[in-house]
Amino acid sequence: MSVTTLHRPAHRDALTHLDDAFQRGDLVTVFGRCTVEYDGRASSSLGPGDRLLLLKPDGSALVHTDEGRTPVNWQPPGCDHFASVRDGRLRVRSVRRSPEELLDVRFERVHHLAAYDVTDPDELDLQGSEADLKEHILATPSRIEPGFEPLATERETDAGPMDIFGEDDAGRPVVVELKRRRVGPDAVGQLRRYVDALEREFGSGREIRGVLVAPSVTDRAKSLLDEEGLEFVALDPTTGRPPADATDAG
Amino acid sequence: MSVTTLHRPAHRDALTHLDDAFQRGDLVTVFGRCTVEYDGRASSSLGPGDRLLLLKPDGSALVHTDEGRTPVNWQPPGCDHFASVRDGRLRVRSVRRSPEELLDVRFERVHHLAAYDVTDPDELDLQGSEADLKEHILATPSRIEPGFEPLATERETDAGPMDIFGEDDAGRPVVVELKRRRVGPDAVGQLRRYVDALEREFGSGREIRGVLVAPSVTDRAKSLLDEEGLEFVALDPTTGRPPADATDAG
DNA sequence: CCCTCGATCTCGGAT
DNA sequence: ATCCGAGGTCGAGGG
Repeated sequence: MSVTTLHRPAHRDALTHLDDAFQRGDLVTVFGRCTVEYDGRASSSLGPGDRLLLLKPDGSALVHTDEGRTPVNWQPPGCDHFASVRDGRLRVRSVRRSPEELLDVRFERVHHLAAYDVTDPDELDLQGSEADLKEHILATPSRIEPGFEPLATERETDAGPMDIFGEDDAGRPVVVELKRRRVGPDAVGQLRRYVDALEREFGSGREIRGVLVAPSVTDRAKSLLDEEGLEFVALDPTTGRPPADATDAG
Repeated sequence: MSVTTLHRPAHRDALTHLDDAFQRGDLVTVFGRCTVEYDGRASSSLGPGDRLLLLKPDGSALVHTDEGRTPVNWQPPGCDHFASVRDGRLRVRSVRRSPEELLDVRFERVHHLAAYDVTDPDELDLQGSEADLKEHILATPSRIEPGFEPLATERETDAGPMDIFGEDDAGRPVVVELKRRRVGPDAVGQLRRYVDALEREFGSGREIRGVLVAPSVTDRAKSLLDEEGLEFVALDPTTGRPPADATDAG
């Protein structure tokens, strides 16, 4: 049976059902009036209300309200779920070690409980990531500029690995930092750290170029690039070509 | 009735139930064997498998598998959900404008459908945020250093608003950047941008101090701070005091 | 484990 | 609408 449910169960019956579902490795949903306490990296408290609790066999827990993509409370994968009945309430605790974190959901009333036998053989295939943009550039390096030659990807520096390291038609070293979407000041700082690291590594005489590649750039980020002597090239992550609205400066 | 459900419904019945639930403003879950297509900021494809679809009355949609805190596919709040039956399959589309995004879930088989009447009056009360750390410091500025005097919070600069602006016992301007958790290189770049902006603003003669406040720092971030002539103070966001394991350098 | 960074990040606040 | 930064971010990949 791929789905089993209980409507308005007594807490004892909900507990039995829940423990059986955990045993089977089902994904469980519990809907009811509850309070939620969290303590760990931060701590939070949520008064009584109707919410949907999802408990996954991988140890994740999600508390969803009627609003928001983000759960109001949660526990990441790897936790242990424990159900019990205390003070006439169904209580679900989800415990994490390292960092020590506890999620405690207490149901004053369970409206509905469902256990789903989930089997998902397929892996998500996603297009338009930064990795795709990198592939486009390696396939057609001239999109950066004529004569640009990639020499390495993920090349290590004291500031961490660069997205692409290469050289221009004059043989000057070039650091390329890729972003799949419009960039702000943080991306400029990241590029700057790589360029600084290479300047230390190559010695003070050598000029290192830094190129930020993204579909577009904010005004503040553009100013920062200019101040730092860094460059910008507008490319779309899905096509690897300049975006439709791209001027030279993006 | 706060919960209505259908077990292994015919697609037509599922559709009717779904439309009624949308009308009522219920939170809906659909569990079944489905494929998922997404196209928007990126695009993705997911072959047949059993998944749980959550549709919220605020327009969010979440596709959850048996693993992960993060949904395998989703749509943020503000979307419009449309259900239909095409080619003998239940199809749920969730559409967003600006950016234009589409989530398309096609059920070959619906194992279970539930509609929940969610009412949640309570707001989450969270402790241990960066805002709490700020309050601690404003209450006891000497935690930064003896003689430190806060003058403003969120004070504007060309690089955006600083967390805390103040001066030390010698009257030197101090930029304080707060983080609730262990900091890496990005936070150093952020602090640096504020210090640079103030140096331009105050003129070249004036020395501006920059202090990063967090429970701890990574090695690389510490090196960057040292190179830039910036400082670090170890404080815990929940207590406002030095963490138990804090040495001077954190 | 920790570090670093990408993400359809999400979310909120300010302009 | 865009910009900017916080987040219990999550998650992956590498050391």
